[in-house]
Amino acid sequence: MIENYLLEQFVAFAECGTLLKASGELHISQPSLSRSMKKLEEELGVSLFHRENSKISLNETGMVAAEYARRALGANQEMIDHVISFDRSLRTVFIGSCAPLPINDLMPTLQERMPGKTISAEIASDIKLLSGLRNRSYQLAILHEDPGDKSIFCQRFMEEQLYISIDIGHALAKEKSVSFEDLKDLRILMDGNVGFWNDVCREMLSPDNLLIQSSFDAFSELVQASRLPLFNSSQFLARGYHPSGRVSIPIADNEAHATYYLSCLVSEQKKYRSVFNATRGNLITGSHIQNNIQ
Amino acid sequence: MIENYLLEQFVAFAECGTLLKASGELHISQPSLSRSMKKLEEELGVSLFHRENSKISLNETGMVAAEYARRALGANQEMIDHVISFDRSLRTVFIGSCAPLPINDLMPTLQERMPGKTISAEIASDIKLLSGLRNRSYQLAILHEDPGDKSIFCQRFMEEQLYISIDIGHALAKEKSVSFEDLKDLRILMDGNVGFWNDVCREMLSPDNLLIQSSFDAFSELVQASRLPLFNSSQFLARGYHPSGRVSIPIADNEAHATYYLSCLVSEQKKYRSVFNATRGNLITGSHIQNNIQ
DNA sequence: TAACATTACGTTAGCCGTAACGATA
DNA sequence: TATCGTTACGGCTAACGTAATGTTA
Repeated sequence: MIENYLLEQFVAFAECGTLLKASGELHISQPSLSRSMKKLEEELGVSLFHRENSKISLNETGMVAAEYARRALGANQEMIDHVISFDRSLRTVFIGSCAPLPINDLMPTLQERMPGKTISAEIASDIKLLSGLRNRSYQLAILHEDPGDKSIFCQRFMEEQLYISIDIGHALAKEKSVSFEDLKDLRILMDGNVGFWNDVCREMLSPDNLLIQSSFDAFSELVQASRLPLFNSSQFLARGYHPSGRVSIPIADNEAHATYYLSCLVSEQKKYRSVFNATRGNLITGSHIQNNIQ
Repeated sequence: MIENYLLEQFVAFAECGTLLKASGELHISQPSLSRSMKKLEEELGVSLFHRENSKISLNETGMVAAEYARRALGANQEMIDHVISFDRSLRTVFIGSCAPLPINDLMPTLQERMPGKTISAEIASDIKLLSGLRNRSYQLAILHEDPGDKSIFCQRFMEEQLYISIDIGHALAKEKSVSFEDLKDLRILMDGNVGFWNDVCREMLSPDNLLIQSSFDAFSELVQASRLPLFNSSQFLARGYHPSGRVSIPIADNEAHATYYLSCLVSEQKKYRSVFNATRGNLITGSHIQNNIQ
């Protein structure tokens, strides 16, 4: 058994070419490195260097040894990385969602029902959500349709209706509802981080209709500073988000309505039963929103 | 970077189940092992064990870690093995031969022409000789036919004629030469370690004809203690080996004559030029042997 | 009480840095 | 003289063993 500090020093020398440079990289003295290299040769019972007065270089065996040493160090590092990441995965619930809103809604419940666990959430595409569930890089996922996969347990837990908030003075402002078709001539502000809603709007409208903002801050500022229309939703309205000087009108198309499903692998269902139970009674439809015009 | 002595101790524990047993295996004290395991956890920043009063076992992360630790140690051992064997291969000329006699003949030349190198010789089958040349586990090989492979250089360097040494009183003893056919009713002593000659005789005669001795000592003793016929060769006869009370008669079949070729990869030919040159002038046909009956 | 793990403490092996020396360009 | 490697010496870290303590079956 040869200790890794020797291999590390050896590989550093192999890459630097001189003991002096390598000792600098390693933050040790040259004599120390010189001794280590001697020790390595002694432990292997093999000559690794070609030495002549104040010159040292790898011999043929040394080059072979350097390659194997790199591999051995690689295996060591791999162990460290995998063990740490495995340990972390045991203490963490990874959750992926097709949209940000249901995550905000779910977070407090998760924190409460999964004590001692870190909750790690991210927005991802439908494809990534499903494959992530299957390969266990997500323990939970929020989907906007039931994939109809027997190995995946799905429970409806939230509804969301897309609205458009439009200037009071605009012709459409008087309508009870609109369709995407009605919006063809508008330029509409949209937060770029709303998951699948971005895809829906890109599909139902043309790129020219959408003023997509990559940050929520930029989005908010433009809402304040302009009278441009913006996408809104029943959930935001229910939470009292009424952008000033606009009326919020639901979009009638089916595509503008989402049902969110909380899902996990059937095999892990019981681990998260408490979460599913807590969300079941809590279903928020977000219908019947009043327009609070400010 | 985690030092291998920690991994070694960790794996020992994983295999023994208790610190006490593992410390015994490792020839260290329990407290030392206990400390090491704590240190390993600390360096990884991860809990590896399930501890309760005077009981310790791997937790889930620990089992994963043990598997990775085994791999890391494996990579280390692999490095040691490969480096040592590579170094050895640089100082050694490995030679394979289809028969023992040409090796004996070649050995002094090799020792002289390859100064500082260890010569390692073995008898092997034709198939193994060729594949060994190609994959460089043999640098030189002695074949009894030219394989006609462009990548292999071949030089004729020795002839050998198979003889039978038979009791003076036997009917065949008066013949100038015999054939395998003539030997069908004999039981003939044969050294079992004469490479391809064993195959030749097994093919030309039946198993019942051959009294094959696995050791040369046993063979010699039976030659002395009996008047049984035995296989002999021009090379042995040339060296003065005349078994008592027998006449040696050449076997006329083509199969009873061998031409030996010294070979190496064409790409390595110049390394061994000196050997090829030394053997070229030295060709021994071994013909015209006189029968010295004692 | 036997088996096992942990804690406490003193010892020592071995790794490191500084200093001095040797060789080359 | 500047650069680079090796040898010599002394210091200090840290791994080790012994002894003592604590817990369970």
